[in-house]
Amino acid sequence: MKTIFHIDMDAFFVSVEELLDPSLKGKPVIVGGKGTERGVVSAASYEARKYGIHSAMPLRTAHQLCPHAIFLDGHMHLYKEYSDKVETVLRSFSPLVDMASIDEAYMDMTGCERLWGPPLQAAHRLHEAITAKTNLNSSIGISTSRLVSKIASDQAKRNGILWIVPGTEANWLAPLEVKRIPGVGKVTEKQLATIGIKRIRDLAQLDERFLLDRFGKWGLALAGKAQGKDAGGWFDSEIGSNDDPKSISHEHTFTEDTADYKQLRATLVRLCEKVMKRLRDHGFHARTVQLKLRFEGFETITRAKSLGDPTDIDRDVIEAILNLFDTNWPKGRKVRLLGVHVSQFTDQAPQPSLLTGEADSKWRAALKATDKLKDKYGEGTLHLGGALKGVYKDRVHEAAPKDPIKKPNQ
DNA sequence: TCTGGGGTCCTAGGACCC
DNA sequence: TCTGGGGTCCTAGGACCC
Repeated sequence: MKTIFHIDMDAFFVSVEELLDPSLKGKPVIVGGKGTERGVVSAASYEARKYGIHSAMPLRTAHQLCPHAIFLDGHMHLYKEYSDKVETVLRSFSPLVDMASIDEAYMDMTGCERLWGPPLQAAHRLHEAITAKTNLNSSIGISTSRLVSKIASDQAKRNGILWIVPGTEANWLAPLEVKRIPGVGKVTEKQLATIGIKRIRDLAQLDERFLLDRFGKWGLALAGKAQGKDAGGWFDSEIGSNDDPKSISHEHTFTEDTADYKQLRATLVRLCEKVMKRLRDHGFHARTVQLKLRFEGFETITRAKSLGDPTDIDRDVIEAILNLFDTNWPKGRKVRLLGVHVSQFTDQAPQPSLLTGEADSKWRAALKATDKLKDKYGEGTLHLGGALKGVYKDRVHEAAPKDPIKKPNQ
């Protein structure tokens, strides 16, 4: 039998902002951007939540609900620093730690009794250690599975600890709403509601066969979850096993929708560079490149291309992305968002080709140098502009429409 | 009042192969 | 001149999480 902790930081982004500026305490604070901007709420203080504001809500909606709220852009690098601090504390208690996101983690505390005492005592010590090192509040759920611990930490808020004694999991889950189960969102909740399933108890009473027929593989996992088991998918993986990313992406939503061909292409190049820098930091090569296009009105398409050989060179991905863009962008149509996504990673380079081998090594040398500078002086200040021009000049001219911006009177 | 950015996993159809 | 069955890869889309 395992002992699993789920640690969840309380109102994480907002709490870090309060450390920076204590005068924010007790006020409605929203991190995500200004109340007049495009975007959504990343985090809301408990005071702001009283107005019905929650994360993922459009900023403008939040502004309507609470015009006097304090809207902040946020400091992502700082949140990451605090997240690292928390991780360090966790690792001093057990080596088996999974950071599930910037503000939550799973820990396998099985067999740690001799060191830290029984589960509840260990959790109290951990909780105190986190507070001591970060001055931040957190909540901890304890049980024999990731799933139950996660739900428990949610119920433990704020700044609390909740232990679900082994053997009582199903009973404890029974009265809770099905949407408490991670993975059950709006759609599944509605589907379940139509067949009269509202609480986890209802779900637990269903026949596995029925769930399998109705919801496929996911239905079967759901049946297990209703009993408090880490059935299927990510929850089933061992804590501390492998946290290599399976995809890397960057996207950008324009302040105003645009059909400016040059601006769109320049944005794609920039996104590719950011993606590839991170890919190289991992020492990976990617085989599949995906473009995301969101048009005015929010209609969204994705178009992917698998390369012959995996690559870690900007040039290859930029070329593939610009190609996808040229063949999928209806000239003149306004674009809201562009995204670049790479996946299908391998950690070793393909055999250098006779044709491109020399050019590749030159690129690699150049990228190594710019990566170093980016590490030192930060992203965004530096691009292989000159080199890019040389390589893409012809293509840009050949592919550029004669009149990239359509004007009504022309 | 329109709807960010970074991810994961699953499904489903078609290509292609044996 | 009608049409199998299994396996894998590729692509597009969607649900969901923080």
